[in-house]
Amino acid sequence: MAQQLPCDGDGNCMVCKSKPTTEEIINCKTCITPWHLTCLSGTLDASSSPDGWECPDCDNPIAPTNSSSNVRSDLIASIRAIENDSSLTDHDKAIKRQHLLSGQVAHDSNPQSSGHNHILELLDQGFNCSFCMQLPERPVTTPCGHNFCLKCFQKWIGQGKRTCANCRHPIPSKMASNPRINSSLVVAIRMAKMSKDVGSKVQPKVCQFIHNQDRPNQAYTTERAIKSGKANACSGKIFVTVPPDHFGPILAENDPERKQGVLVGETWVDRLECRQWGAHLPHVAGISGQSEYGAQSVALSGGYEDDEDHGEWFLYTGSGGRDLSGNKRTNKTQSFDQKFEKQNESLRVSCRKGYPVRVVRSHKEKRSSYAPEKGVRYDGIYRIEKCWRKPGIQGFKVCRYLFVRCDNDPAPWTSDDHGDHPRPLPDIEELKIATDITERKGTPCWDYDSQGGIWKWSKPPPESRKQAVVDGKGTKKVRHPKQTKTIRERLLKEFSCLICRKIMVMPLTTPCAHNFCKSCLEGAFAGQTFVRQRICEGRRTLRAQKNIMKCPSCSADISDFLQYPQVNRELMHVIDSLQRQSKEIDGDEENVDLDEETVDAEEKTILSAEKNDATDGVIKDKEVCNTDAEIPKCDEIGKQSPTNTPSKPQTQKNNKRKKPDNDDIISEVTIHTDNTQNCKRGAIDVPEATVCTNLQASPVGRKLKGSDPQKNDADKICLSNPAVGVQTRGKKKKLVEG
DNA sequence: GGGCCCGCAGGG
DNA sequence: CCCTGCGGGCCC
Repeated sequence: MAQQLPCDGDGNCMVCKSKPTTEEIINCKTCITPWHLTCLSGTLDASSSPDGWECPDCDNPIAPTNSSSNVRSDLIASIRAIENDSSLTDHDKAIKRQHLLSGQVAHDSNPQSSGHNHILELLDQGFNCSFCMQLPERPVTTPCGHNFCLKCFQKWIGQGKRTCANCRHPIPSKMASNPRINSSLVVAIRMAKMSKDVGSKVQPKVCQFIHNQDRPNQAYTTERAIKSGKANACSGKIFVTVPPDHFGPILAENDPERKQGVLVGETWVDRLECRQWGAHLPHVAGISGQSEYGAQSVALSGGYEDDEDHGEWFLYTGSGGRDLSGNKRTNKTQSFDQKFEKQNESLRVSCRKGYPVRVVRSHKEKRSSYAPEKGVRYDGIYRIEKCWRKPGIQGFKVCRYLFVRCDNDPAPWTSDDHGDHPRPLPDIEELKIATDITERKGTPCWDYDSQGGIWKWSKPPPESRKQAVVDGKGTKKVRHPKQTKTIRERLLKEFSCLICRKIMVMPLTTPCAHNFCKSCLEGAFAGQTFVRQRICEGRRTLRAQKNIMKCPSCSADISDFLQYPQVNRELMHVIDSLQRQSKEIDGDEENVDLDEETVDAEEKTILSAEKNDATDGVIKDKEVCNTDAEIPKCDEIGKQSPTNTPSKPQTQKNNKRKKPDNDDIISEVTIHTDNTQNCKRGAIDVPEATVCTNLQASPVGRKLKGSDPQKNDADKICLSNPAVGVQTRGKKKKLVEG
């Protein structure tokens, strides 16, 4: 069998040496190590499970697995089906494979898999120490970002091993001899455990959001739904990509599932299934519409006895006028007059504008010959030609609408092979006693094109005010177990980056077990150049030197770590999950706070950077050269006082040194923040080309006043005052707590 | 088949 | 956040 190796710290496959794209990478569910899918194909079958994939290193035959062989063979079959699908490009295949293996399709039909469930998954999968397969006890984190129990780690080291058990990256000797417990991870595990406990105890009451793609294919699939009834289930996945306020037919282009659109005559078992195909979204209400905007669809379900159905045209009754007190959803008895407001008004808007209105008929309409025997059927597009009010059968005034069919396809009850032609309006007897009559003035937006012989938009359809429901978007609230409200507070307390003091984004754990945001730590050293050099003095060659970069928290040398800093993925996932959970529970207010805080902090960083420039009395260049590389302590970063600014004296001192030959430099690495991997916070953005060598002038625009870059020494460190880019996180959807 | 219940979604 | 609402399951 071919050699099995993961990707290295730079993301390069250690087998084929290439750098796989994101789609080509699969992460081990246990150790989170990235592996190149292409180089792994031989092991996928054997070790795939719906819960995630386990790499050859972690795949332990003794380890318990909760996946049934059936599901496993399903997965294998699915992978093969993807591979054999000639209609897919390699890229599409890669995406599908990745989705499949990451459990995003089919196998996870639980619609409530969000929030704390992510943490449960982490606890159940990716968090375990790869030695004992348990949650890490006294966790230690390697520079490559993998977590182990202290004891397991020490045992491993005791066996003489000096590489990471997961990714085979070298373990620094200092860490081998004195591994530090990662206290943030301890807290993360504890909080995740707490979250697990709380989640299992408390009654469902709080609204969280679930994504459309996480919803069930059918609305009757959750345990709770089965228990309490389909009507009480959350609705299923929306299969079409039209926005909820879409007018007119649902076309093939909005039907990624079947690529045919919603066809006239299509029938669903009930309103919930009808909703899934976008024909009529409300699952109780008969009118889908917005009073200022128009109505998109109506359902004929026999809810109002005044309805009068003639197939190609019908008289529809507005909603309201009924007493729904006492937890009722419907009530056959009218108790007051209907008015042209809310949904009734939306129908009047559609009447005035001549918008196309989708019509569905339900089997529950017993008095109509045109209603289907079973289920709910899409009957096509109608237009509202007139509306008015009149006293209803029960004596109270009702809103009335004359719907006339205008669809390009024949109605389900005709044997015609063509759709509707414009027809004269029927003679409506009740108009004689009608009040508040509204008739359309001007040409309707949806009209018959006699040249083309089809119904179509004669004017552009109204612009949607909502977002289409597509994968990853279209979130709906759903009830979830209540959690404590202290999560965010604890997150801030326990998972603050030691530099920016905010909840860490893409946390890095240094070998000295301190945690920082990737961007903050890289930003702190941005532009600094690792220079290893030999200095030739006459015939003597001094030994290679390198710069020392100190941990902002404890001053330990982390220069080696900084060359290949690895994000602590487990920690990151838990923080992300807890944050998401906290936001979902605590609501939008805190998101706003966070956003403002973030912006504030970033602005402060910029201001303080500018202030530093000014207070030094000279316009310092973007880089300040300093041989001894005195890295400011964490709380000094971003607000350095002039006195501890690594600067002039040292620069002068440096300038006294002999300028070495360019050839003397044998290696140099510039720290820069990687924009592609950068966290959402994006606190500090450093141009990649911020390299400063002895012979190069300042990399950033402004000139160093009073100093000549040419005079700088080779082994200096260029402390860049980086170009600062501020990027705020996008506003989150508003969350509502029930 | 009618009464009752109540989750859910969406408008405002 | 409150109100509305042409559902759907269950019980009688």
